[in-house]
Amino acid sequence: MAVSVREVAAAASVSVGTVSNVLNRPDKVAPATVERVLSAIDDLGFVRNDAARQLRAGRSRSIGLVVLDVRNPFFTEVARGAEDRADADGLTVLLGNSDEDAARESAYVASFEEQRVHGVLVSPIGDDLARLRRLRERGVPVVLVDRVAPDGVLSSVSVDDVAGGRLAAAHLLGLGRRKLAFVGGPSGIRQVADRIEGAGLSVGDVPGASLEVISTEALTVLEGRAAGMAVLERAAGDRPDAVFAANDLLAVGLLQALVMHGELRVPQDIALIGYDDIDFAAAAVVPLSSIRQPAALIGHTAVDLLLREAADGERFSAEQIVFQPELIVRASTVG
Amino acid sequence: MAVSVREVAAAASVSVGTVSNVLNRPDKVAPATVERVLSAIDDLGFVRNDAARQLRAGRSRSIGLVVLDVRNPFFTEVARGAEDRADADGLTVLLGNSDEDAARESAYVASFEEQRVHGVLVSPIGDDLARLRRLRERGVPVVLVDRVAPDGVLSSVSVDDVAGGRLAAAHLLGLGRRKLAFVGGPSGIRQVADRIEGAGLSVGDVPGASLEVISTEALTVLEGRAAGMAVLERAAGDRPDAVFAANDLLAVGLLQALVMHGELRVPQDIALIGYDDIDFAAAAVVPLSSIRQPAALIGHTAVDLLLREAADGERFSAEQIVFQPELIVRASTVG
DNA sequence: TACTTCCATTGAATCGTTTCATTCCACCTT
DNA sequence: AAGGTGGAATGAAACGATTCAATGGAAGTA
Repeated sequence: MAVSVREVAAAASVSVGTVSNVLNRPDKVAPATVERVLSAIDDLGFVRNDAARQLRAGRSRSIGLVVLDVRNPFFTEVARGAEDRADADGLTVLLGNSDEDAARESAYVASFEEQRVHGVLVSPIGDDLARLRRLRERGVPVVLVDRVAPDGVLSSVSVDDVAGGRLAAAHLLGLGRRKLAFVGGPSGIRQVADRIEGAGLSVGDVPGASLEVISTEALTVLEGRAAGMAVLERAAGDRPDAVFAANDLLAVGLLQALVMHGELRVPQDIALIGYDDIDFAAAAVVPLSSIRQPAALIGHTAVDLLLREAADGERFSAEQIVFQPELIVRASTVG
Repeated sequence: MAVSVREVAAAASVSVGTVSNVLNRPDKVAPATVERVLSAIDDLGFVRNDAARQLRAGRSRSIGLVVLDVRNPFFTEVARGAEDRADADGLTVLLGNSDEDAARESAYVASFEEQRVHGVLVSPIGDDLARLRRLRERGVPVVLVDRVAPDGVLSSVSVDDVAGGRLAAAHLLGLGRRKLAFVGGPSGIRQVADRIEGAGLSVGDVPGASLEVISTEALTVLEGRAAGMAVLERAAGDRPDAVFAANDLLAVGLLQALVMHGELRVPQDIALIGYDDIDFAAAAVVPLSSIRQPAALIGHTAVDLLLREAADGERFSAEQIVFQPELIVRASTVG
């Protein structure tokens, strides 16, 4: 059914080798021949079979990227940064969405390996990196994204989440708030755990300050709204006076719940700060204070590191790149 | 370097055919043999080569999807819907982002064809569908997403954008507004053109009403902000009293510009309505009225249609599925 | 004219998996 | 004991592009 080089070769009265040369090294072929082959390709509607190319080449021309949540603009931005960088080397980024589910993550990684990608970028869920380590040992470059490897055996590009958590909590404490709540989860996600830890450090520095953890099932707008409703239902004296949300999606959901009901004011009654500083943070009901991460730069750098690892082959050494987060103050904390 | 079935076969003292059977039809192989092969696979760290599988199979197990903008939650949602449906058939969705650039769109479509995908879902930019039609003629199922084919020669799943535009403008007019402005562009994007057309129809029905078009380079938050600043700089009497944004991203940007400056109130001075009803619309500074489109359903239905076309082979007939949009009223129009 | 150079072209071998017609073998029937 | 049955395993062929050593031939040199 489909047209192959063989048929193109026949139609142009040349050998298959020549057709291949026209496709890949046209300068090595006489102009008249190029012309003839090209028009045969056009006439027959020949389309290269990528599977065959890749089989021969031994590698695909892509990089795999697994993110926790494509609906989170932070990750979309990371992906864009990665794409930009990959593009410069003629590579494509395959985007996988784990939806914070370890099984989906594994499935994507496995599929990427079967596709013989140049390497894999992962924002992994749990702390079990054994599988990724084995992948690396099998020769596939792996770079953790938005996350450091605990034992430094894998490369990573991340932002210091402990520092970010500390920054957020210190800001709230600096405003005089004392009853802090952290909203986020599940705590199996390292970013979440680190941000809690950082917040805890800041809170520990201030006598009389407390940090409550309100756990969520996921880092989504919907979960944020639910958490907000839960806070609303409490007795007035029982509510936190400041909330640090694990990411902006949650913060936006919290805002919806808190503000829409009209009973509580942000920031007067409850100050709110998010994380990531996505585009929508500045446009929220109450413009959202947040901790900014250089999303696109993370993606860009991760691909960079990946390609360096791929070039170094066996004798690579894992490298950890850590960016510092930045506090962005808006109306949701400073009315 | 890499381990192949041949080596697994040798290690397990069976033939390559048996290894393949273990992988694909384990019930056809004696349990003891399965065991032996599996452990050989494990020992050697064998990983199937997808390129070889696909070459043999003649097709990939994916569907290509090209969207106008991945950063637009509307398209993310479409993609999710498509993924869900594809998953049910064991297929994967390859996501391409044209960023409203025709060249990037073509590049993705070409790459998808080389990958021998089951079909291609495209939200095309211009009106030149010749290339897609030729693709369809070469036997690759094509379904337009969020867009009808003008001549009905290609299948499509869309929402009636003219109706949506009419709905939005009628709502604004119903509130007593007369100086309407449409913000959006480039008009080469059909959705934009249709929404303008629909708005024009509604405006035409009301004597004394006018519709100005404020053109943008793209449908992004940033462009919306720029358009908002432009409106702010006008003399008070020269400003529209209602704005219909081509999508929610623009509307969010407009809001940022209009409200942050404190001079103009939404909706009192300017009523604002967006399009798509993304999650963030409800959480905006001023909760955003919008025209809702069933994003996930569009993706789901598009894959459905694609698979049907693929099954019907040559004697398929293009089918147009059109959903109706829905007006969602929030504070940005009705204070 | 004989010989070398160099460019264009050739075509068989290769990548790794799947398929399928064939072979093998053990067990059952009569 | 001969023949039959069916489950298990085999291995060569095929998928389609690329590569590379080999070949052909034209132009250039002595």
